[in-house]
Amino acid sequence: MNAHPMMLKDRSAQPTDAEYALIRKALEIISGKWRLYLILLLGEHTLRYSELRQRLPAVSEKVLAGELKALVLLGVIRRDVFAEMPLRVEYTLTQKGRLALPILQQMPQIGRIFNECFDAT
Amino acid sequence: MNAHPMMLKDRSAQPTDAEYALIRKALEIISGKWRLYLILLLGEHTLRYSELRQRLPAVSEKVLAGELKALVLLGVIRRDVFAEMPLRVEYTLTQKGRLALPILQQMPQIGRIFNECFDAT
DNA sequence: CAGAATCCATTAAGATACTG
DNA sequence: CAGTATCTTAATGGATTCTG
Repeated sequence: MNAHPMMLKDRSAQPTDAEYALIRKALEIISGKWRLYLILLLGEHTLRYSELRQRLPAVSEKVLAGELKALVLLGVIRRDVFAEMPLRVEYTLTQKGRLALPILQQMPQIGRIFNECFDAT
Repeated sequence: MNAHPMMLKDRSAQPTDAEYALIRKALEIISGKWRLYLILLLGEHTLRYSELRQRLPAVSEKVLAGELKALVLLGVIRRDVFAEMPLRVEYTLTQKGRLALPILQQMPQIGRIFNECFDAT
């Protein structure tokens, strides 16, 4: 809309903190409504596109395809195309993805802690 | 506390999966640009509002105050007001927050994994 | 000091229809 | 089968000003 090149501020570099940069990267991996769920699903076994769609009934084509593409770009998952008929495309965790998996598998435990009802001091 | 799957009816509850619900709750705790960072900061020591602001130079009043309020509501942190002059308000991790901390402290490691440059198979 | 209120910009998410 | 393309809406982020 209003293009004012002079107004560009580097807002993303504020904390100038290595620790913060790592946190941002980690959040980029798991944030969004489906990324972490996709990673955990693919942590169990390789799945093809249609299988993923069945396991995430609420997600639209655009969002699922977009999230998968983002995860490929981030190096979390790998996309393998098999030139068969009909076409088969499979998604698998990369080495990095498998390395991160043990930590990410603890995330549901976080949810469990905050669903519990005990003294909140 | 567990909802009956049949009662889940709106679009936000589609997977009807207990595991997915835990993931959503976990993401609610740490998502957003500052929540995880705030939790990790407060994991080191109690801080007052102005101290938090200094450690997050890029964040606006509205966002910081809003995120702190959300974290209090979620039961992650506690807000203590001291009727001094000038006013003092301190934020501290709750018991749940301290319980979740060891897992959340691993998150920067996720960032580290995906910043590394090694074979992405 | 520690925020609340207001207004605007940016981004994410979703429905639907269509394609190699 | 495995996605794109397009459009629309919802959510989030941020600057600025004001207050007990």
